[in-house]
Amino acid sequence: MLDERKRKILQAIIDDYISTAEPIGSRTIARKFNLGISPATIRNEMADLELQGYLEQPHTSAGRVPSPKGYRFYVDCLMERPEVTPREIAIIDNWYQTKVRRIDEVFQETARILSKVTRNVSLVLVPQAAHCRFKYIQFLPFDERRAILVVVTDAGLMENKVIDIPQGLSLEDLQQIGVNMNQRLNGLSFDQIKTSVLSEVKQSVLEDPALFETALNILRQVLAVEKGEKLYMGGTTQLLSQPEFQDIGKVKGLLDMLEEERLLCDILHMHESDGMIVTIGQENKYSGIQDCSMIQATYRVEGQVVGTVAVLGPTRMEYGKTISVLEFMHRHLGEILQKYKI
Amino acid sequence: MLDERKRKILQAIIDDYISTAEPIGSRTIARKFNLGISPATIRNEMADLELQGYLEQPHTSAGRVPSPKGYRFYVDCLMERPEVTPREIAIIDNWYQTKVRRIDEVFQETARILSKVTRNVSLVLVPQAAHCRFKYIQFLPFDERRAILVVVTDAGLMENKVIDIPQGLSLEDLQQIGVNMNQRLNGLSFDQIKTSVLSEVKQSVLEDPALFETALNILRQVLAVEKGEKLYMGGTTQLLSQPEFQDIGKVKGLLDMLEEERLLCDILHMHESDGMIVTIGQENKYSGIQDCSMIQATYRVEGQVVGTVAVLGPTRMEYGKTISVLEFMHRHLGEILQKYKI
DNA sequence: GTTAGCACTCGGTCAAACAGAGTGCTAACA
DNA sequence: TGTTAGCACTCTGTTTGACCGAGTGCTAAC
Repeated sequence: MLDERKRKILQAIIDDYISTAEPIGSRTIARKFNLGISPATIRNEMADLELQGYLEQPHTSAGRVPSPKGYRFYVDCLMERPEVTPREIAIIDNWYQTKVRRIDEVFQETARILSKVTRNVSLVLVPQAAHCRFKYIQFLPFDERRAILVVVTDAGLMENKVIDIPQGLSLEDLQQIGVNMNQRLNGLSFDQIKTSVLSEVKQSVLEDPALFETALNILRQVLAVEKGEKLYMGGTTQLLSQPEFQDIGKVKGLLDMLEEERLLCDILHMHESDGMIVTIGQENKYSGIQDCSMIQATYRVEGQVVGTVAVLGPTRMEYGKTISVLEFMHRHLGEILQKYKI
Repeated sequence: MLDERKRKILQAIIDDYISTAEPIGSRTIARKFNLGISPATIRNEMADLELQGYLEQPHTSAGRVPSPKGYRFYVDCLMERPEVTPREIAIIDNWYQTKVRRIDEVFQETARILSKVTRNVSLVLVPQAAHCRFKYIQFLPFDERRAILVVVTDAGLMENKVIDIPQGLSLEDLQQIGVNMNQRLNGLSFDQIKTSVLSEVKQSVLEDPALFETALNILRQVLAVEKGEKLYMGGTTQLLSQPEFQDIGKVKGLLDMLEEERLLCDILHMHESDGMIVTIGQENKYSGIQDCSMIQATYRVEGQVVGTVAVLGPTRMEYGKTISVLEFMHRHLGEILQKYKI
């Protein structure tokens, strides 16, 4: 549908626009890229491309800029995928080695690095449930009335919480309940616990009916602890460097949105298929980011969602490069998470 | 040194400038505040005030704006301290009740509320060490080679970490070390542990010399866990609404700075005396915030720093109101922290 | 000591002029 | 028939100058 020459021209225009953020005219193309044709010819082709919807003109006698359709075609068919440079690899390696000690720091630093290397906002969404399996719970003493509930998973200690010891029970009672629950739940994923096992446990584990309600409550607390997902973010100020966000009002809108953790999670959840997903401008359902593009990758292990990593930037984004980096980071992340697993 | 009338005028100018952010002229003052004198008289007084350094003129034939010295005098002698409104109190109460479950959430939400109510950036610095005492450490099983080290304080579970079990030891050995250490350290503050007890423990606790190095390392790890302070921040985007931060470059500089946790901690540490401290513009040592003012309060319990709460905004800040809110929040915070203490 | 009056200064705004970049069209060329 | 050179035209951003309004400082009168 687009002949070789039109593709070349379209690619040249988008490449140039991505790096300059300026509308680009036929003359400039002829000068910068030696396609072996004159500006006049390029003009004709550009007129065609505009007619077909790949380009737009901000106004008569301005150069052209890519349209959403243009970007889409660019991402699907045209763009090159530059390698991650050794320099960048070195930065990434080094960063992880010096900074990371606990598992949540892995994600935090991933977000940081990602925004640093891509020069855009990065998001790392980690469903607490999926990337690990239940090992055991334990009740640690706190004071007469309270205990600390600790949930240990194969990824380390996940969450903890001071809970009130129910009326009429002792710490030892609680611990006994814990032992029973552990036998039952050990090695299961949290999804499994939530969906199928819960009701079963209710009945079989508790010989003592007096403890029934208590155990139920505790289970609820465990699952409440578990359901949260954590969102790590990096590089929000990168937005301010982009020429398309020189308008303070616009920036404020976006930054305010980025503080709404819930909303961001929802947006990330919209595209949870496998592999790399590029959402361009108005393709985004949420209007607040309709002049942004998002590249996200959701990774699974054995069908379980392990995490979503995303980069958010202006539609004029270095798609190819960003995707390369994202893929590299994914592999890297995998290796690092290995260390924290069984 | 300033007669009553000059004070009235200065106060009027600063009050007005704080709310409008516009240079203000003699005519406007005469109109808005009925001081019973004519613009011409006010002009004369303003000329005096400028001569004495309390006011500045952006250019000839503009109105006056407060100088740093003017702000300083305003804060020390002139400003009123409006009460926190019942409406605001309701917001605050409600917020805490619905949101807060764990102790770190108390601080997080404090930062959020503070920025919401003052419409400025808020900072809450919590030295992990000081606001709690050591209760015990415990080693939980993880796998063959590793254990989870848990540090419990009177404020709840403080920190945890997956550690390698040293060569030649078993989990039980570790736990035995833990028991010994707990006997020794129970009830002490972390400062005490660090300064005096550490060396003593080395010698007395360990009957088995083979465990010496190991125990030492573990103690180091505990103290490493403990030394960090946490900084909670809220309302960074509020800056963008201020007329003095319409310049993207300026905003970016500030926001970038706000991401440097270390730097912020240092700045907050500079003024750790008791009570409320107002630092205006160039009084700030760090140049990045020299057109900002900071109001901070460091609270102690029995000589120990419990936390620092601060608000950062443009020099044109509602000092009186902010201070009132800060004080109110302090009292409130005290009550809430009670619940989480012994 | 206070006030009215007046000349003066300076920034912000508006409109007109202008330069620059780019287009579309036409006609010539290979 | 596809490509190119030439040219008139269009549109934006910037500069220039005029003008208005807000505010001042000074002087003289009250």
